[in-house]
Amino acid sequence: MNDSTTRDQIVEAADRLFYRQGYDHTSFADIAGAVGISRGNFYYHFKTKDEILDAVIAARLAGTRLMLQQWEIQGKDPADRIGRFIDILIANRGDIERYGCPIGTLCSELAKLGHAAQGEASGLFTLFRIWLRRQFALLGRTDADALAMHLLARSQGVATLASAFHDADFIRREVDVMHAWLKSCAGRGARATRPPKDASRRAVKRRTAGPRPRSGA
Amino acid sequence: MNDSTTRDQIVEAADRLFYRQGYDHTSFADIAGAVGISRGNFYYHFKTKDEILDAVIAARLAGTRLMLQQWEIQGKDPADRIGRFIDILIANRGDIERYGCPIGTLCSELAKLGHAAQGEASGLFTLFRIWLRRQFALLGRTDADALAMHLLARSQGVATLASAFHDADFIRREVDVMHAWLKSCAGRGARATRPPKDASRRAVKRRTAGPRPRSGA
DNA sequence: CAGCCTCTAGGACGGCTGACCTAGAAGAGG
DNA sequence: CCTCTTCTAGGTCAGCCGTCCTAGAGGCTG
Repeated sequence: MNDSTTRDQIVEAADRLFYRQGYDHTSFADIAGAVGISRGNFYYHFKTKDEILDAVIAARLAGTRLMLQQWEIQGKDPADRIGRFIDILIANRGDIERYGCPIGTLCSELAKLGHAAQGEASGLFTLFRIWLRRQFALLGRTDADALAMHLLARSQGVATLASAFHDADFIRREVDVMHAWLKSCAGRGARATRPPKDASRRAVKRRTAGPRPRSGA
Repeated sequence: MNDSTTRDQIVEAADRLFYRQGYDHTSFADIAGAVGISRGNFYYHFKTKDEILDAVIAARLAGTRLMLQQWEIQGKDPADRIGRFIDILIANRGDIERYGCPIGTLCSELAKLGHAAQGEASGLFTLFRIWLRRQFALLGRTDADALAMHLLARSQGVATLASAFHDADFIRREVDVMHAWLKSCAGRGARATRPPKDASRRAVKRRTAGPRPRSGA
C-alpha cells in the first residue's frame, strides 16, 4: 500500500471520468486507458463497477471532510467560513461550466439509474449541510438547517445553469449576490423566523464532535 | 396526422423514459416495450436515437411555449405570472423528488455525453429565461435578465436537492421563500437583487395551473 | 383484380459492455 | 536456487446496444 498505488490511480481516474462523462457512460476501457493498465487487471482491485463507484464516493467524502476541517481552522469566524463555501464556485468555475457540480450531477444520475449508492452519494451533500448548519448556528440563527439547505440549493442552481449556458461569468455574478445575502444573514444574528423573537437564545455553542477524520485516503 | 399516431406515442414514451432513466440509459427496447411495438419498427419513424431526442426536445419546446402563452393570458400581472413559474415546483414536486428537473437533468447529461443536442436542450431554459426576463422588465426592473437567471437557478437548485434528499417538503419551504423574494422584487423597481431574509414561513396560496405544467421546474 | 403506399414485425449484423479466468511477471524471504 | 505472495496482461464469455434489412399486412386507388 504505497502512495501512488494502481488502486489509487484507478480511483483517481474513475473520479475524474465519472465527473466528466458520467458514471454509466464511463467504461472499464476508459478508466484503463486513462491509467494505462489493461482492462482485465481491474478484477484484482475491484470486483464490480459498483465497487469502483463506492471507492470514488469514499474518496470524495474523505477529501470533503478534510477540506471542511481546514476551513474550520483557517476561517476567522462562521461568516468567513461560509464565504469559503460560496467561493468554491469561483475556484472551480471552469469545471463547473463544462461539467456542472460533481456532487449534484452524480446524485442526479444515480437517482435516474436507481443505483444503490444514491444514499452514499447524497452523503456528500449531507457533509456540507451539517457543516453549514453549524456555521449558521454559530451566527445565532435558529433556522440554521433551512439556511444551510437554502445555500446548498443556490449553489446547485448556479452550477446547473452555468453548465447549461456555458456561462462562467454568471457564476461570478451569483456569487456576489450570495455573499451579499450572507452578509445580511450574519448582520442580524438572533433573528429566528419571520417575527422578531426575543434574543434570549444565544448562539448555540455546541462543541459537538466534528466530522470524524476517519476514512483512509 | 391522426391524434395518437405511433410516432407520437414513441415521442411521448421516450420523453417519459428519458426523464426517469436518462437518455443514455434508455434503450430502444425500453421505448418499444412502453409503446408496445417491435424494436425494428423504430427505423421507419426515426433513423437514429438522436432523432428521437430531437423530437422529444421539440415536443418539450412546443409544450413549454404553449404553457407560457397561457400564463401570459391568465396571469393578472407580471408578479402573478412569475408566481406561476415558481409554483411549477409545487405542482410537479412528486416527480421532482424522484427524478429532478426534466430540463436541468437533461442538460447535465447531454453536457457529459458531449451530445450535439446540448444547445437545443438548453433552449428550453432560454424559453423560460426570456419569458421571465420580460415579466421582470414589466415590473420595472432594469436587471431583468439577471433576475430571470437568478430565479431559474433557484428553481434548479431546489429540484436538485429535493431529488438528492428525496425531500418534497423542502420544495414547499423554498417555494415560500421564493414567493417572499418575488414580493420584495415587485415592491420597488430599479433596485438590485435582494436576497431573502428568512428561510421559512408560508405566505402563498396555491394556484391551479391552466395547462399541465409538466415542463420546467 | 393489380399496383402502390404506409406501416409493422422480427430478425441479423458488428461492436461494445461488464464480468471473469488464467498464465505469468515482479519481488520478498528463505 | 526455490517458494510464496502480490500484482498485471491479455483473452474469453454471454449479453445488450443501435443500426439496418426484408417480408408482408392492410388500406387505398384505378
